[in-house]
Amino acid sequence: MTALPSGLLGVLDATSDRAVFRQIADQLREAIGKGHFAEGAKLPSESELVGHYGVSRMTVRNALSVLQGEGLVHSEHGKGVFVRPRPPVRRLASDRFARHHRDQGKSAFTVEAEAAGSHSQVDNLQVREERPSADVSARLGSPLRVLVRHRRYLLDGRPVEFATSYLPLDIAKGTPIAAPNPGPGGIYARLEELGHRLERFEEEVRARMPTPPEAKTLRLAPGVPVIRLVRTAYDTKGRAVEVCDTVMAADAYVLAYELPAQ
Amino acid sequence: MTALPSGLLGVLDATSDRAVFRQIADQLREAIGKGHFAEGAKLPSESELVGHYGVSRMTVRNALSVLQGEGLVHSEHGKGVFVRPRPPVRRLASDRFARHHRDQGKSAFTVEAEAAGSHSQVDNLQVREERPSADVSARLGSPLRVLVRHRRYLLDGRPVEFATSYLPLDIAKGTPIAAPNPGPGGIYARLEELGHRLERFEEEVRARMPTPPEAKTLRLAPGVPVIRLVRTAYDTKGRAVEVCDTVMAADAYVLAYELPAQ
DNA sequence: CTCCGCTACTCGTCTAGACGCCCAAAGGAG
DNA sequence: CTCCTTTGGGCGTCTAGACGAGTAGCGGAG
Repeated sequence: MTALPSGLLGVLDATSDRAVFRQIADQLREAIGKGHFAEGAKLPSESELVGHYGVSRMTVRNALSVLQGEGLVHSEHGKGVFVRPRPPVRRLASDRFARHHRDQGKSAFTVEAEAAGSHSQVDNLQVREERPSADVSARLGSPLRVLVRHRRYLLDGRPVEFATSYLPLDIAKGTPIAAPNPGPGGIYARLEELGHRLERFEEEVRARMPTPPEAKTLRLAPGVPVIRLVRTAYDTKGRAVEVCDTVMAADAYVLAYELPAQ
Repeated sequence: MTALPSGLLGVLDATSDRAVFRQIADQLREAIGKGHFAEGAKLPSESELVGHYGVSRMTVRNALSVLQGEGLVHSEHGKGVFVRPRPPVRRLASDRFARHHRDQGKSAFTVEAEAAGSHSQVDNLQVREERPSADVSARLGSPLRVLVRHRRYLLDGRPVEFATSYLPLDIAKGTPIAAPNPGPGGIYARLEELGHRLERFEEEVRARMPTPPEAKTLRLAPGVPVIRLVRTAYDTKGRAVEVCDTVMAADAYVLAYELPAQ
């Protein structure tokens, strides 16, 4: 319970209607915003804040939990509370599935990662067959059964997204698509080899807080939402040949799209 | 502190490593997921949960705050804790700025809302001139000054997004674009009348937790992220003529994009 | 010098209680 | 019957303390 280094933090306004823990959170937020605590820097410990403000520890913890919920800070057991660093973001361009990106040896994720000088990894790969959910079924034109491909992507050791692909079984069964590693260019290259020349993709983007299993899979800090991206691929005959349901750590991505004005 | 209506909630596992408040949160989450508490339904009161589980009130509140952070429930002072209803989502199609949508009397937002049978409103309109930020300046080709248009959109009385547009002053000054109401078709229609025929848009999509002012402006419940959409409009000469920075309530939107496979 | 254990500090969890304000319903005054 | 007050239940805030567990550094044993 040492004294605070300096006058970075002010005093409480006893006459204010604003709850004490909110005032403390406000002051910390402002100090972080002003750069008094840099990214990754350690905030004063709970004891120090208790001493500085003359409040009980639960009040301080309440203030810190507000900032945690905003995604501004994260705590590490036994070490302290730190300003959450902004991780490098991966920019997903809308032409990332263009054919010329595919005519190479590797998957889109790997190519992009290596171009950015990052190390990429894919794990937790599962391939199975099942009956589609109502939503997937509707998007794929009501196939009886679908091939399901599930995998998780890591960038420099950090999990950043996981994705589940669904393909009608009559298209995918007995092809390399049903293999754990579908080969160079990924399943879109295989689909084209199988005569399903791709014409367009539809993508739906949502954002929400992660479920506990999602937070665990992506090792998400509190206060980090996920982006859910559902992509449907259509071939030149207008048939939906794949649905890909992706959950991404929102702090790791920015999605870029290009729209014609028509 | 009456008894709980039935066996919807189980008992605690004293041998588990999992913290008591997490176990309580788990049980409530599961009960909600199973539909035992419908959307909008009231959860057992804190007192009831204290009585049911035999723990202190802070532990129960801790459990409820977990669910609140996940966006599953929200509390109302003096009334109770309720399962957060999923509001109707507005689907933004990628052709929403197509010219044929614009050749009407109203703004895109209004047209869409009325088509869906909703009541739309625009408020908090501000128009001013200022020096652009570094980011806006880079996107717009380093104009000295920009026209700034700021407004908030409401759907059936609920604020769902607010947006700030930036236009180079040499384009917008002295035109209807600088007026509070730019007229039918919005500023894109005015830009085209001024000879800036629009060719394409670039959109960048991010998601994060709201800042406190954003949460206030959009009246966001805890646990609801925002989608930030930055759109740049280019004319046929390749010049960036507008940047629009939008913050949307993530629970009110799904963004739809169509990508050609090329 | 190296390794290990102690210790101080950190956050995590939980208790038991207090007071305040908000809300809704019951009940009395008019 | 209407209106207002009362009252109980609900969440919001805060206190003071306890114990547990992870971390890191110091210092002594070997």
